[in-house]
Amino acid sequence: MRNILIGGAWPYANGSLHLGHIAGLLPGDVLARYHRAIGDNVYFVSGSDCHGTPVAFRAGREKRTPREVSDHYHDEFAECFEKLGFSYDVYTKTSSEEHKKFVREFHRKLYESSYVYEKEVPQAYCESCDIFPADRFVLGKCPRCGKDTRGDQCDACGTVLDPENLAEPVCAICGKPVSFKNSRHLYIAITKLQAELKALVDSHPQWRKNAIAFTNKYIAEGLRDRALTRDLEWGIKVPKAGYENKTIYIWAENVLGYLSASKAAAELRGADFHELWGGEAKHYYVHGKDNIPFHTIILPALLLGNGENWHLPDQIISSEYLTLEGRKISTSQNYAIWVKDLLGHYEADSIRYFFLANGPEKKDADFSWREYVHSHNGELLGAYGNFVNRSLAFIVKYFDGVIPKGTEDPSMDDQIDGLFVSVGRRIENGAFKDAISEIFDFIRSANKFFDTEQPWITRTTDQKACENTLYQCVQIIANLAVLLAPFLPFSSEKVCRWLGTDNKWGKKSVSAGYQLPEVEILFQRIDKKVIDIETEKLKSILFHENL
RNA sequence: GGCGAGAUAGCUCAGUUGGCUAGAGCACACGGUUCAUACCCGUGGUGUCGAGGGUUCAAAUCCCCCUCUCGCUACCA
Repeated sequence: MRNILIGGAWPYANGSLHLGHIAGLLPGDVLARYHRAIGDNVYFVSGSDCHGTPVAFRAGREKRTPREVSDHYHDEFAECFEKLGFSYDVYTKTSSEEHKKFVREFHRKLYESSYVYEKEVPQAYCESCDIFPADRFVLGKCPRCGKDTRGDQCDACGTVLDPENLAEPVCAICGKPVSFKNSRHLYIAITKLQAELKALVDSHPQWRKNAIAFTNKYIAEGLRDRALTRDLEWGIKVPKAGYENKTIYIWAENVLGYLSASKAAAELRGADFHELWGGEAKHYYVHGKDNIPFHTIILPALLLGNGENWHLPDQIISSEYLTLEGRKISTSQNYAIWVKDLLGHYEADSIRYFFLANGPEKKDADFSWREYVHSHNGELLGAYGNFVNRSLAFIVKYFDGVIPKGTEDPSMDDQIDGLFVSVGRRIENGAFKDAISEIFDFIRSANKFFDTEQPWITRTTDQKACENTLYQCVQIIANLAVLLAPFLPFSSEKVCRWLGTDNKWGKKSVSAGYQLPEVEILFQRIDKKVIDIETEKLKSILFHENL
């Protein structure tokens, strides 16, 4: 029994979850459910990322407090995750007291190391707001093309900017001119850790290809030291004298949520948190590709800098991006499908199936309503749901719901044993698409088996053969439910309940004579009309945006 | 601009170190079947493998060059 940490990325509490988030995070839940099923000691943790400039800025604009804004989204995230079946052991938030306390202690120790130093840097300062606005909250004219721009990068010409170089720099919040003052910050000397970080990538060829490529790219360009602190009020106070008005930079604290949350999870079950973060454990990190450097460089740098021999990432499951009907998702233009809107109308397993079978594992993937409805009706329902239903309904109809006698075909037995090994290996390697498609190949062969055996004919011509066919189909279903449980927990739970089996990973059998309870249909068909209706909704968003 | 990733059937994607006639699922068409949710089974491809050039007995795969898309470029998270 191994200790397994699965760290799902912490969504930023500044806007609702959309399908892109789900596509990137779902693999974490599959891993968690699979590892629990094989008997591992799983810590699947995540939380809402609550601090930082954008939350503070939104709060100011909406005349609410940053806590109100972030708590609102946190509650919404937690509800969405729960409805989608995310089996987090702990889902917390960075604004929780436990997290803040943990981070302060961690940082205090980090500051004592040789990897942290102080430096003064010029910073935009707005006198009327009495804040140091972040670069992107300074507006002005681009020194290169002369157009209006933010202080970090010019959208018009693409130049990367420093706010000091802008002509007529003003504060984005109040619109008044900003001045520039020196501000003292703590920096982490990532440059000193270059060799360790390079060794980390090189020793993990199993990371997703994009994670290796991005990390190597950053290292090849030359790592740069990063500020650990920010001139911002909303965040975790810096545990150092002279930094009373500053907070910890959000990427220097949110990734520590994996530690603080797993510590909370360990305490809940009376386990030793240090065993999870010692040498023997296996740590997975699951996120979108935009998060790669924070998990392969920043997090390891913090862990190494702090000392204590913290366990470094073993597996990086970094997804590519999801597009929507062939276009980029844009939250600012409301061109997105929000999870909270989807959950009332579509089954969680159906959404999970689509993204696990068609997700952006190795390259960007597209969500279209046409594909979604076809995948649900044709594959999930047509192949799997129907196989379950036709078999069980047959037994209810002709055997009064009692599993008939039969013997298992040895080759079928081998095939199922092989699936447990192969699907398990694929899940551990992060090949979720391959895993689920292998299971569905087996489902198609099971449907074929049913057709070839023709139990509806043998029922009257060869009772024994008929019984044998149905017996075997029930065994297949019982095993499918276990194989699919990490992917489709809701339907698997139903099937396990009907057949009286558990979901521990490995061969199941249902005895002849077992009486089925009342059985219902596993998945509801989606009316094809929704393709046009939902597509129109998206088109109208684009239409209004373009006016 | 620099760097990175990608481009294969109508759609979503597989194609390991070059190697039989380039595959799967879905969609579509036809046929079969009736236990099942108009379901399942069978059959069906005319794909310039993004364009062009090169290496090779042989290229989706290796090299060069171009085009397009997406991403990163460290104060967006």
